[in-house]
Amino acid sequence: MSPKKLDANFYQRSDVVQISRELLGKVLCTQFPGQPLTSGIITETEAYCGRNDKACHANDGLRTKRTEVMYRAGGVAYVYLCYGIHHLFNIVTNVKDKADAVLVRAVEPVNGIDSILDRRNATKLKPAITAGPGRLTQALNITTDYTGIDLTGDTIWIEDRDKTISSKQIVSSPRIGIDYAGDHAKRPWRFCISESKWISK
DNA sequence: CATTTGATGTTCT
DNA sequence: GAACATCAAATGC
Repeated sequence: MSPKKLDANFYQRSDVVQISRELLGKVLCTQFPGQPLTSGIITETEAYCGRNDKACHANDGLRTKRTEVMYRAGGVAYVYLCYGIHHLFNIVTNVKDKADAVLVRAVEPVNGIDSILDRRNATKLKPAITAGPGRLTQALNITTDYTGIDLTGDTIWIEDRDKTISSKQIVSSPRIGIDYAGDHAKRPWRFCISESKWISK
């Protein structure tokens, strides 16, 4: 089986938690002009729901310039700047006006490792290179310039390379760094591949 | 090892 | 002005 790019039908389903689980083991790819293909297996995700979820930027229909892209139909990127420094990569899901998204927190490098090391200013491959939401975007050269980009296009996309992750390999836990969300912070909407070392702490 | 702190843009109060 | 879906470097054991 050849690699298969995930299409709009995958992203526009309504269950963002289910999509988060299915994204584990898929391959996030970036290809920029004049640069080699870089990619990594998704090893850690978090689900954010636009309704009744205080942890989500677009909770309860909140619209700002920044969150507007989350209201689009699924299959586009939501890239946003955190703490003024880090670019965080999210996948917008669900249909138009339903502001759900999946945050990708960690990947395991596959293609273009030399470029990844170069972008991260490192010489040796280790989990700290791409395990962490701010790290993987730097490794794959994703910036806020690409917010709203079509994930079925040829710049940033996700492939199914027939690596299957069984439900036994998936560990769920509370989401990270969102204590301000009260009770919602405890929801087990963070998903990791249990045997992978490429997981943020 | 663990803990603290500086960097820093967007959004909300 | 404060808070925030973070990271890396510096400091303290």
